[in-house]
Amino acid sequence: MSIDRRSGCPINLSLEVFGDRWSLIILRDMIFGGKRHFRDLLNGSLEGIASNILADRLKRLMELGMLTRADDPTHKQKAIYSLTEMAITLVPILAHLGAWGRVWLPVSEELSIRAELLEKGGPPMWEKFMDELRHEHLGTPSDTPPDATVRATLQTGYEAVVARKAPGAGRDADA
Amino acid sequence: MSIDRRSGCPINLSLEVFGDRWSLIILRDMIFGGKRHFRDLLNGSLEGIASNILADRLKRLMELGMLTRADDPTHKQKAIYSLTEMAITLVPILAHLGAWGRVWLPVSEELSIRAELLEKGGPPMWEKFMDELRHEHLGTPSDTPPDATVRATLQTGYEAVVARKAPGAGRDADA
DNA sequence: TGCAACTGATTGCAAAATGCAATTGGTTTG
DNA sequence: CAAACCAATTGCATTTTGCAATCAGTTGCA
Repeated sequence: MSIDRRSGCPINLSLEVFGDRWSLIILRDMIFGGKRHFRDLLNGSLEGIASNILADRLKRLMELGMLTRADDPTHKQKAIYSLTEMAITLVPILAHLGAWGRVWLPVSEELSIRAELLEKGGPPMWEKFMDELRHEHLGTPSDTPPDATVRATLQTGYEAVVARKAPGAGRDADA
Repeated sequence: MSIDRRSGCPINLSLEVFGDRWSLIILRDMIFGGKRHFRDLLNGSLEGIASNILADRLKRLMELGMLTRADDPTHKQKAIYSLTEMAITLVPILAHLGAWGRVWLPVSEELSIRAELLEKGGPPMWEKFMDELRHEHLGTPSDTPPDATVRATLQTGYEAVVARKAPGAGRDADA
């Protein structure tokens, strides 16, 4: 578990944090999908993570300082996971990664609309989104969260694509 | 081998390309270290990749369209590996990744100076660097390669740090 | 000519990671 | 009180990784 320190190179160390098949998927679902609970992450992601792997990665990401865990006051067994600032600052990287993937890989339209909107929004949109995440996850009570959130924008765009592709359906499964 | 297609999400597909412990290290050494041969990559990287893993990843990266392989005219057995445009456009992602790692991870100064210079240079420097790489790897004969290359700048910065840390030594091992 | 050093790999094997299904002890809902 | 749900944990088969030794061919040098 935890980190290896093969070398002090920034790229190598970054890879040791999320250079595996699941860590970044989990962070993606928390950041863009708003998932906060074990079950949400387990059933919610399109890729189908196994529960033991999910448990392992959540633990590891906590050890690395990317996540925190707290008891959910509404449910004695429920744990609520939060992103730390360290994880929130991954947003620009995820945006770039999404943009790169859209160009070079066989992405599906439904799943890449968010990457496209995020790319079009550019750094100003990323900053706004990061502030929203800080609100949700770090509980900064400084200013009130804005009405028109970036997440809502991304979600609306996604639903528009789904509705266009399958008229009459939509509005249900998130990805 | 090759790709899994767990989902068409751009981030997932990107992870399927280089979401392992070695692919991005190899690309880093080719991009920033100028490594083009099997032995360079095998002995040159600080992290110490095994030869079977290196062979496997080179093959895989070729299948994915990130690298090409050609015979070296100066040596009948030597193969020379080149980056494709697909790989060259990873530069901004690597720059971001390096910047993120410098902030949040226990990087060593010698190995992060390049990331720092690249961060300070910003997108204009990245573009210049990508053009240099296109020259070296894609053989675009359009304009002549500039005298003051970004790679030389990065290398000079690296040597300055090494010389400052170990006066009298330096100038040898690359990383 | 002969031989060491070097070329891009390949093989065998142990260790670790992954994936899957079933299960755990407990909580909440109807 | 039972069914559904909660965050995990366990056992086990499969896959991937890491290490060391080895391969056949090429080159450089004496």
